[in-house]
Amino acid sequence: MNSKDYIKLIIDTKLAFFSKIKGFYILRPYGYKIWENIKNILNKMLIKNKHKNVYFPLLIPKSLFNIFNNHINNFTKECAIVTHSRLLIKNNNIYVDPKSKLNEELIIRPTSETIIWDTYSKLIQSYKNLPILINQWSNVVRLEMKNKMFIRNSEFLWQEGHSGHINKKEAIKEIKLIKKIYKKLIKNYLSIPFIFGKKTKLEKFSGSKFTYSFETLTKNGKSIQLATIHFLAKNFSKFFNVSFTDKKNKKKYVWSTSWGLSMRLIGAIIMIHSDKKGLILPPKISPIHIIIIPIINNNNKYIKKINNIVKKIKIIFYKSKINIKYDNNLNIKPGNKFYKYEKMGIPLRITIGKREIKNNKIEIIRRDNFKKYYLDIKNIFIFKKKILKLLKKIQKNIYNKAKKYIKKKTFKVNNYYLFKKIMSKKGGFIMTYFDNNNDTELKIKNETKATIRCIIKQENGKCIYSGKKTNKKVIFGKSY
RNA sequence: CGGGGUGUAGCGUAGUCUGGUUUAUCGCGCCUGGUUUGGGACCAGGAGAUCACAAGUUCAAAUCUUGUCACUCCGACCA
Repeated sequence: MNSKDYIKLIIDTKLAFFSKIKGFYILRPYGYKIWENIKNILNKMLIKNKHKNVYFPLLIPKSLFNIFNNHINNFTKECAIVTHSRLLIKNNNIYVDPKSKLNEELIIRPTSETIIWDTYSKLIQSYKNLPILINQWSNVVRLEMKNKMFIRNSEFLWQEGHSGHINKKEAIKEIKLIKKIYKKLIKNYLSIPFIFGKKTKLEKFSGSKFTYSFETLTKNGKSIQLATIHFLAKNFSKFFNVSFTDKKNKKKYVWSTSWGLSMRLIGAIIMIHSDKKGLILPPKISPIHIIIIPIINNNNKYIKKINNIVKKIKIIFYKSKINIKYDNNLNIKPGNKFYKYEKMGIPLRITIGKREIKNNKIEIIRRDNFKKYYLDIKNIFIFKKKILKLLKKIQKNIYNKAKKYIKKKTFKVNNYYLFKKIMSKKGGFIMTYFDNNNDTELKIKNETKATIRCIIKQENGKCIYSGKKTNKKVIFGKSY
C-alpha cells in the first residue's frame, strides 16, 4: 500500500479528513469510534489493575522544562508555544495584541511528565502515599516536518500512564504489568503481531533509564512503533524533588515509570490488515460487526419477510456487544453496497433475498477471506453461537496472516553487504547483532536509513558493522 | 531549511507550451422525478468554479511576468 492509496482509503471510508492546518486531521465518526473502542478496552484493563484516570492541563510553563532539560531534548524542535493572550480587531482585521504578551511562554504539552511530577512533588510526603498509578487520556502536540494521517499527526490522541513507587522492584513490577496489558490489547484485540524489546541508548526516551517498545511491520516493509514503556528510575523525582519518608523515617526519592500508546494504532491496523478491496477491521474493535443487505425484486413481495428476519437477528444480538447495521436504502443497488462495506472492513455480511426466504437459510460472507456460509436461523442459539465463532475466527485469521508476513519479512543476516541490499530493496526486519556503540548505530542509519527498532535479547554474536563480539541481538528496520 | 513538482467544483481532471467562439472540458459524487435492484443501474432534468492569492503586461489573462501562500516528492529534522 503506497502513501496515496493509504490516504485515499482513509478519506473514502470516512475515518478522517484534512483540516486547515498541515498535520492536524479531523477524526470522523467512523474513525473516532474505532479509537473509542480501543480506548474502552485498554481503560477497562487499567482500571481493573488499580489505575485511576486523571487530567492535567494542556499548557505547561516553559520553566518546568528547564528543570530537566535533558528530557525536552527530544521535543525542542517540535513544540507549539503560546505567547499571547489577547486579540485586537482593527479595520476588520484581527491582530495579536502586543501588550498581552505573557510573562512566561507556555508550551502545549508534547508529553506530561514534567507537570505531573512537579505536581506530585507537593502531594507525596509519605510511603503511604505510594504507589501512584495514574493514567491520562488526552491530546498532545508535536509539530513534525513530515505528517501522515494517524501515523504521524502533529496533534494526536493518546493515553499516557504515569506511576510512582517506593523502590525499584515495585517500578519494575509495574512495567511488567503494563507490558502484559499492552500485549493483550495489541495481540488479542487489534490482531497485530509485534516484536518487543529495549530501545538503544540513542533511541530511548530522553529522561528514561531504559525504554521498551512494541514494534510491527507494515505491508510495504516499514516498521511502526506501536507503544512504549519507560523506566524513569529516579530521574524525574530527583529533578522535581519528588520524595517521601519511608518506614524508617528516611527520605527517599520516588521511582517512576511512564508508558503510552496513541491513535497511531489505527494507522497500523489500516496498514497491516488492509487488502486490495479496502480495510479489514479486527472484529473486537470494529464499530459495526455485521452489515445486512436486502435484495429486493420489483414486486415487493419479500420486503416484509426480509424485515422480519432482520428484526429477529437484531433481537438475537440485543444487548450483546455485536453491532448490526441494516442498509435498506433501496435506491442503491446491492453490488454498490457490497463494495462499500467491504471497503469499510465490516467483518461479516449477511445478504437476505428471495433465495434465503425460500431455503430458510441466510447467506453470510466473511470479509477476511470471502468464504460463504449458509446458516439456519430457526434455532437462534445455534445461529448466535455460529456468528460469534466466525467473528473469533476472523480475529485470529488476520493475526495469523500478519504474523506469517512478518516472519517472511524478517531476515537473519550477518553480513553488512547483504544487510544494505535487503534494506534498499525489500525492506522488512533484519535480525542481527550490534556492538552497543552509538557511532555504529549512527553510521548504519546514515548509510541505510535503517535504525534499531529494539534489542530483542541477550545472545552472543558478532556486530554486523564492526565485527566486534557482543551480546545484543537486535532488530533493524526502516521506520515511519 | 535546501532541491524538484503541482495549485482549475466535494474529489479526480482537460485546457497553460503558442493569450482571443471558453458561455472553462470530462468522469465520479451531490439534488429532483421516474423506472430498476443476487457484484459498482438507467433515463430525464438540475445545482455547484471570483481558474490558489496579489500586482503587472495587454484591446483581451486559467494561459505571459513578478511576488506571496498552500500542498507534494526527494534530502535534512523527528518517533
